Amino acid sequence: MSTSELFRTPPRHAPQNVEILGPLRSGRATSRAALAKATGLSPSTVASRVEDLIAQGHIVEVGHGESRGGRRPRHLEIRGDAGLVGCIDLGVDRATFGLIDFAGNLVGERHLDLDIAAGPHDVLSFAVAQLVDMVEQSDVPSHTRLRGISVGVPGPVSSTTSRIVAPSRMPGWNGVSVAEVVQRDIQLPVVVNNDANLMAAGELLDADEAAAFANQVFVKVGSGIGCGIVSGGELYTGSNGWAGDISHVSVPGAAAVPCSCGRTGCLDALASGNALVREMQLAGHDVHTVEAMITLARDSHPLATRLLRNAGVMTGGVLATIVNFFNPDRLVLGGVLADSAVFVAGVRSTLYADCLPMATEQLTVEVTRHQGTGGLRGAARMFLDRVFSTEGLPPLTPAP
Amino acid sequence: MSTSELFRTPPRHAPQNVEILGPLRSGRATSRAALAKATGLSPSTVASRVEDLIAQGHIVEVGHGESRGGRRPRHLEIRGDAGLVGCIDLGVDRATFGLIDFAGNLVGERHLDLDIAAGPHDVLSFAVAQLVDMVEQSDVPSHTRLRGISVGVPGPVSSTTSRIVAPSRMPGWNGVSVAEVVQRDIQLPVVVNNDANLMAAGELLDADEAAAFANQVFVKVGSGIGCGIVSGGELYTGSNGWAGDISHVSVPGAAAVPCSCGRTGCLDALASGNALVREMQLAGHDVHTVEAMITLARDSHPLATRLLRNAGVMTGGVLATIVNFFNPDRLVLGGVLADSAVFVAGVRSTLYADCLPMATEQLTVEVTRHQGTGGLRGAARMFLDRVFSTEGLPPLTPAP
DNA sequence: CGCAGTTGCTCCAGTATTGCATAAAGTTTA
DNA sequence: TAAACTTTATGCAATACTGGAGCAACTGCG
Repeated sequence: MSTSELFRTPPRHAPQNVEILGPLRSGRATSRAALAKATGLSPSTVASRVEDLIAQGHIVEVGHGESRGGRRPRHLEIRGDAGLVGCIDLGVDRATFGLIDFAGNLVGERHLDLDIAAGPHDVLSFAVAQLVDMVEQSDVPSHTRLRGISVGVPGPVSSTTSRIVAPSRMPGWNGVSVAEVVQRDIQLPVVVNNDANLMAAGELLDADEAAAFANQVFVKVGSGIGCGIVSGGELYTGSNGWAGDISHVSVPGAAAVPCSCGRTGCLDALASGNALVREMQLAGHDVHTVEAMITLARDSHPLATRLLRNAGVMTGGVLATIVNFFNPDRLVLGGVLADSAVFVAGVRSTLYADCLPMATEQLTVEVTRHQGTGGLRGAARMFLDRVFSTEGLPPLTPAP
Repeated sequence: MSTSELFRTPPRHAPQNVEILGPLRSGRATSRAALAKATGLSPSTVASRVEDLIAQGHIVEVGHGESRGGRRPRHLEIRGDAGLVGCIDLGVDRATFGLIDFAGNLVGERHLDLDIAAGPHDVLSFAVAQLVDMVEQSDVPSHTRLRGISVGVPGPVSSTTSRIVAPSRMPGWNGVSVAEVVQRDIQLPVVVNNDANLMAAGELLDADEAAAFANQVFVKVGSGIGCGIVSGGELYTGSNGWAGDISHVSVPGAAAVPCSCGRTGCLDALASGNALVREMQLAGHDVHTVEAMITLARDSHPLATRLLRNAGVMTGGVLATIVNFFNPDRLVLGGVLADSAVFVAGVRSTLYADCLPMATEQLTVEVTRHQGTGGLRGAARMFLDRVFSTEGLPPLTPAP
């Protein structure tokens, strides 16, 4: 069964309710007037759409906001109990599961170890079982059901077929349609995206009005290296879906470490968490995770510190090219290595050294504020945006 | 006087006539039905807008097209005699001038030597005088007047202020508003863009329907190196306007040649036309232009060939990172060096060697089809798109 | 307290767009 | 040659959006 069958095909020019619900969900707007400003729609249009959404039971009016010198705004909220999105953020050796309600609240969260090499069927069956269990264990109202599943995977996802293509870290997953596999276990709409793309989308959620239309590059450095691009406030995935691949850029002047792609000296083979841990092991240190290594560096372990800093420098060097080319106004660092101050300092110093001054003048370089849950939040956003891009879900019962 | 004063400020939600005129001007559509397909608008909407545009005198119906198994399409054309755009493509030591009518036809063209270091006032006064002279000399109908001026410059143009910022090849132009300077000589609307961006826009003009929404990277390698980005069929200029700057990317393993930006080993300092000519001179060859060097390489001159090939390899190496990151479906090479088969081969070989196979699988790498006039055509497009983004110009006299 | 000023929301006439039904004008097939 | 089909264009009722007028509700000032 294809994914699209579980999504309603909407009328061509129906109101794009995501325009209203998006700012509401992210808290970027909480009243009709604020929505009009945030969306650029006229106050009349906003009023009319809000009225419809209230009638359908998606939005409720809850009291008033503060006056800013005039009439107080009537506070609007998405009804969280309208449904749940099951979010799965798959890593290579671990996974994060989350339940996010239609208002965007994370109402449940689990972090578990998991070997992605066990293959699509085992991994996804386990994941779905986790989500179902989480719904049963949760204390959401009984009518708040799971309405769909959003999956992030550590590999390239084709934008045309939604299949995973040539994933270097996911043996056995090449050509797999995650939606098809999941839908053998549970009959729900499924969306799939690359994990770095989801984190990039998640990063936009609590951005203010201006940043919501920003050009942004999100770099995830964990066991591997990934990158999500936001152009004009929307996720940019390129012509085929694998835009943002910076793993296999050659690092100038680096050692010829062999890479999974068949070449040597790729950024991923030199600066990823996996690469660093292996370097530590080669030097005789009994380290098995990046986290352990970062802890060592915090305690000023010389080799760990040097490796992390160097990884930051190499990553920053690649990002300098990207920043010159893409001219973003925001660069966000995520993934485990973003927790390492040494790594981040390495990125920053190289970036400012190698970029044109004009390119970095307006650029902010930050560490993500949602370590751990950014991917889940982005996953929910992608699902909900798709579902509500029109009136994809049936009208709900009116608010109590 | 600011540019905007010479552009009409349009009503907020008027029909975007550029949607109709764009495909018509580029020849991507020539009938109502084709326009509906190209724009995604409904047939009724297209019919209504076309009717308006005919009434305003912008479009004429001229006979019929070929039947494709049904009723023959009624052929639509833009009235070329509605006006002229004066296009100026400034280079460092030469300039190209063009007159392009509102139908997109190049009705006049001049190539002249010119030293950009003479400064904004002298250069632009000369340029405007050329355009005025070209109009007088041309045999367009007397009512076909110059309606605006579109300028391309070999340096970064701020997207917020339209001023030239920190141009390394344009001494005396820093902070200059080209529109202001031009408007001292002639009272017409003026738009300014970076030259590589204009060439990228020009490359889209005769693209087919699919390619018109493509993600495309245009690389201009002439005396300097520039790059224009097209995302989803629209010019992408980044947050500040200088997206696409690849001149100052460090080339791995290259000589530490000093660059105008203050660093060493930049692509521009190694692979640009200027750099190559200087290398030839250092080796004792009496060569003063890139063109001469390309001619030598065609005759198998060893050093010229080696330098050109090497420049291609270095450029291709940088572009590999860009292609992995941006995942375009089209990469177009322009500028003088694109005339050199050796250079192009160098780019291609490195690109296919250094990119991920998935990134190049669907990628086409081409040489521009409009050497010389691509910038002019792009300049006209940018001007006309802006003017007709609504009914910016007054209704014309009805067609004769 | 009254009144001006501000902010939030609603009502309404006018315009833009759409889907569908229909007509127009061809080609192909039997 | 008639019937069936294709493609192109138009007419019309329904829907969506907008700007602006006007109402509602609140603040602050004299």
